[in-house]
Amino acid sequence: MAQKITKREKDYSQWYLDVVKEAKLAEHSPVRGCMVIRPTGMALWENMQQGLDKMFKDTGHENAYFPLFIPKSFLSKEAQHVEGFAKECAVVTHSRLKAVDGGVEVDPESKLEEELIVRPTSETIIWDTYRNWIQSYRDLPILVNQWANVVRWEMRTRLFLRTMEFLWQEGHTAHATEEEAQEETLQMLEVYRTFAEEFMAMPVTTGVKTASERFAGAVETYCIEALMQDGKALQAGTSHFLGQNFAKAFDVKFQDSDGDHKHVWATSWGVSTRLIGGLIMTHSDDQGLVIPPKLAPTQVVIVPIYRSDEERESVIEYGESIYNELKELDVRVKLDTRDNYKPGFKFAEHEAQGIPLRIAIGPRDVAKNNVELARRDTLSKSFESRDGIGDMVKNLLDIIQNDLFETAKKRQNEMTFEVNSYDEFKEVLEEKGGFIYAHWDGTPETEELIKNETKATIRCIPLNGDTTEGTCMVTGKPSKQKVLFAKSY
RNA sequence: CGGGGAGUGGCGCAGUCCGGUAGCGCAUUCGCUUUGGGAGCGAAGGGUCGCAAGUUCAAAUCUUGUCUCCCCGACCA
Repeated sequence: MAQKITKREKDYSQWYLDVVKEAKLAEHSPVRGCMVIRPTGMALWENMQQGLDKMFKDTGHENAYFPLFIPKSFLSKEAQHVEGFAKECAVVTHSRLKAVDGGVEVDPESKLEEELIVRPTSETIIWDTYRNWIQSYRDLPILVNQWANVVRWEMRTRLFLRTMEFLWQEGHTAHATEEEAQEETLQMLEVYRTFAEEFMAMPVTTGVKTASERFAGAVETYCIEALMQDGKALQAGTSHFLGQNFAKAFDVKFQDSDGDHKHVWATSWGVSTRLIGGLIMTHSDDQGLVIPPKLAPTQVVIVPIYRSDEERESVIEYGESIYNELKELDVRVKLDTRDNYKPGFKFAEHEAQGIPLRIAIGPRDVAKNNVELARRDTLSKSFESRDGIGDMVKNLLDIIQNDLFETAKKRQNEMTFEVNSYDEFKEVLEEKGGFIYAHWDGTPETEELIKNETKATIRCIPLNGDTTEGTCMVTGKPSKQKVLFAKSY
């Protein structure tokens, strides 16, 4: 504490790290590239989990759990998949250590016959299991989700956005028909969009990835892309149509009602703790974190202000009555009675942690039957009557939730551009950043060229975008629609 | 793996060029005063200066070796 947060315009990455640190969300661990999620960060993730989990259940899914370790041979069964993940796997080769002069070393005798891979994602181990679960069309669909941790041996890491180990959810479904699997893929994309926008108040664009950005082993990868305050895009969630690739690789067949044996159709979809990074970079300011009320572990904090013991007693009693009233209405409220910190310190701390609403009460308020209400998002303060505080708070939390989305949406609109030439593209990218819509000829070569020359990538081919035809800004070849470019995290 | 930088109390750093026996801010502990926007004053505790060897009367500082971490690129939810 007692630190000031770096200004956003001064150094965006330092600002981001300051916010994470000051909000006590997470910190670097002694293990390279990994992070420790602190209780405050975990509480936020738990709320996100809860929201997502309910949406999964509402769409017919169930939770299951599969092993952390994957036999090496499993990974090699789907060619694209192995190519995509082989370069970033943690491999377990031995099963024990032995003591050697005060230290320990790996016991060479314990070498495993087949190495185990710490899951980078669970398609392989799950599809190996599904083979046994599926015989008949009556066994389908399988609609399973798993909350888990995965490990990807990344070169460079950043708290929440890219860590070697991260927490996520991965859904893995099996279907009798292609159409049904396609529908599932799009349904889950829509679940993610809804969660991002309605819970996180983070506007996103939905679309399809180009072949080069596609998930290893997928036929089609759909995604939600969000825009951060520094003008860079963040891939916030993906939903993959896997076709029959994994069913063929793991020989998963079912006998259909017509008697034929067929390979099943698959999807997988996931979001991770990266969403927390997205949340921070969407709403937070130079005072610290801003959390939308729906996800905030604490929605309202009451800060009592007093000098003498007599004042303390009456102010806290007043605070407790407000606390109880809000508690009755299921508002997640805290009364900050810590005696060893001054109000100013508490204000700053709660702001850094992003608590949406603060109620400050002192002797003056007790006398006048008032409260001071302060909104975290706008940092505005107002005096209100204590009577009817419950409804007022409930109402205000809804307004804050809504305003956060509107503000973020407006900013995203202001940072979204359409260009018609490559020069214009480079100019906008250089001077403004943000989302840029432009025509592209559909070839990986042109995509690669643009990436190499400008660092911008095609974030997605928008699903509900403008489908006016045109010509590629680089090659002049025909283009079916403008696609979404941006520099990204 | 290529290019840069850094290792000094819990955290962040100064000191290194030009050797003289370790200091600052924050945090911690105690006391008093404070409490409507990150408190003030006084006192206290805490460091084999990454590791190893060498030069020297004397090394955080010079030499050599070695280890680790961070940043920029290739990779990526």
